[in-house]
Amino acid sequence: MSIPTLEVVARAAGVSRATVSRVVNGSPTVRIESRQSVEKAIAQLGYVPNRAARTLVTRRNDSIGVVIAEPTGRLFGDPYFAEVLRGIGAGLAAREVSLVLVLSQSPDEERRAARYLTGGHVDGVILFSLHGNDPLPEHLQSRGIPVVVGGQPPHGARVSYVDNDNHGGAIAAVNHLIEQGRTRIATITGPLDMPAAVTRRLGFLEAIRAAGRTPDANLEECGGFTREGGQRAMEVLLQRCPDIDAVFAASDLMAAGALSALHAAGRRVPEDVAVVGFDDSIIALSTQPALSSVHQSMEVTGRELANVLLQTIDARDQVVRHVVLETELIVRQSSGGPPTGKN
Amino acid sequence: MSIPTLEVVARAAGVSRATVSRVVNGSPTVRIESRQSVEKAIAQLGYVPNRAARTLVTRRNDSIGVVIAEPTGRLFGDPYFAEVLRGIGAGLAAREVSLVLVLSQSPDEERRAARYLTGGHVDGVILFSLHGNDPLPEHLQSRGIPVVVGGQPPHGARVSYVDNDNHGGAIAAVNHLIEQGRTRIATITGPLDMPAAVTRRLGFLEAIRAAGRTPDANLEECGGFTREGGQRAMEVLLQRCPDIDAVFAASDLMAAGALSALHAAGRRVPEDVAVVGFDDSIIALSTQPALSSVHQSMEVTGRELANVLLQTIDARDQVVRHVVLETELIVRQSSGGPPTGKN
DNA sequence: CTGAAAGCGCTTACAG
DNA sequence: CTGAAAGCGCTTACAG
Repeated sequence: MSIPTLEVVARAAGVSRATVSRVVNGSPTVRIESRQSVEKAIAQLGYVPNRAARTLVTRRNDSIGVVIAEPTGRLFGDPYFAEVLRGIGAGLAAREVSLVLVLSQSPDEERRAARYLTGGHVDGVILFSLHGNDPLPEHLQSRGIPVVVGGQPPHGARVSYVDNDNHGGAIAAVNHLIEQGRTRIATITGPLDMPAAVTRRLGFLEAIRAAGRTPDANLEECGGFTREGGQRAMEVLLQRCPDIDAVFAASDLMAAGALSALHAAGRRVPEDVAVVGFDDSIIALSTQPALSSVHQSMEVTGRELANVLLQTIDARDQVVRHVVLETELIVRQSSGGPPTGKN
Repeated sequence: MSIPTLEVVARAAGVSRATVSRVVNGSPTVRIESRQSVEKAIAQLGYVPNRAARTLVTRRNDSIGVVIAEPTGRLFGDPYFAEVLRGIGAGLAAREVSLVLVLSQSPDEERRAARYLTGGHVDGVILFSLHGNDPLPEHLQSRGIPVVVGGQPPHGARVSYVDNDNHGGAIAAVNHLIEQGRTRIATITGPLDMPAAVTRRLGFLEAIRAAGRTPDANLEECGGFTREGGQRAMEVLLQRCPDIDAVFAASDLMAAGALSALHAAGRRVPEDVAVVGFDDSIIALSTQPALSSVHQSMEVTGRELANVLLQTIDARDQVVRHVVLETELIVRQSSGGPPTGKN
């Protein structure tokens, strides 16, 4: 009743274990009749290869781990992550490799995740949404496990990564607001223990300075990359600087929150306050008015992460690879784009 | 440089492989000196047990799979799932068992998930958010893999499950609206290929009938368990029946969407239209006004799922277990509760 | 308390 | 094209 072994299948098919193994693994050097009798036996007996035994000899797991290091539960609030995962899945599609999501939302889960990943369950790891100086990428790498990081890796870590041009995107967004004649431009930042948040903030400051203006610390507030955080940040900013006429939010979700706050405060968008987000996720099209946003394709990012990881696994080398993907400003109604624009 | 084997550790420590194994597995019958010399060798050599070899002999993986069968990407839009996962994690906390999330969002990923789960990677599986007549639970079970389903399992499937009292919760919600004097009560349903959605709808109809009224098909619209769906459904309902004075939405997310639609249509909540949701998730407290909702603890549900699964794994039996958790109506402002109520 | 030995279920040169 | 045999790295009675 339980799953039979190769041995049993071999006996039923009247061949050796080696031949059954060859059939299971698609070896071309098997006589057609042998193959058929093996296939029949496999079907009859409901044979499924034992992964542990196979892994023990091949040293392959045919699965990769993905950890999204979000301690906050933000993981399930932002469509961003779903897109990345979809992209990773697409990048893996051509190969018989499973994607395993390892949760890491609490210190306890974090330990468990590290144990799982170093425990030889996976052939490689994609790490995402890293905070602060997370030692995990280097820890895994030192154990010989191929690793790729989504976004900028922790400072000083020699790890492969796939990133988006956060700096250029932020500058484009702010330049656009400046060109629209906005003079009091605020920014809602992500958590500043995350490289993407830091880089977008630096782009903001750089663009302000490049326009000959002096950055004003009052025009900056952290929104933690959440909708609620964005709303709260916008409320704070409005209270501190009622004359704000533009906001660059470092994510669409925060921009959506900011729109709620502006609406509640009776400010018209874009007439009184122009708003630009970052991500250009589906959120950007569902806000009222439609949100201008810096486009980055998380699906492509995910696919590249998968590609780079598979490359590293196949090559069995220690080469550090990186890919930086372009970003592009998409102007919609929230910063003065055409009201009916489908874009 | 690569990870050493038991053999190497044994030689370094001057003992046999068996003794090293005993130390690694915490056997009490090891002389203190042997233990120490083994521990020293392990530390020096950076030994980590090979999982595949261990699994091959013990037949344990020390990890369980969780699949959330959401084809839509809804997975990352609803805090509901994060709560369940947190609960499962809590239920596993006492044991050295890893939680592995297996994605199943496209037909391709579904196949891959099934292959992974039947491939002997996990000791048991928790299945969640099943649609229609998904054969996966029975498929896994027939392969001898312990399975627990979150929610009502597919019709006719003899599988363990943990569910919430959807029927009672829906009735309580509708009775409350009736007691508030509402006469035109609509419902926004979830996708009717999901048992939870069906059961909440039936509870709604039953309560309407029990009040001596005749259900009106015009007062029912599907919102697909998403925010956008809830909003759209509310728009449709308002257009069809402008005299609606109450809505029972089968999830908080849909209720939040309905609130947006009501707001946009200029209806006051609760004065013109009373709204009750389902889940009592964090969303219920962040809407304006605060949302009355049927409370169910997804964290507890998750914990119970883990408990039942661990029981089944430990017992190695074929017993079908079920747990049904109570639900409770929480009245807040959206259906006439006190405006400042913290509850 | 400890070691020698068998065995878990596969894959893979090797020889034919 | 195929089989006998070695071996992957562990655990676990068994005997001492």
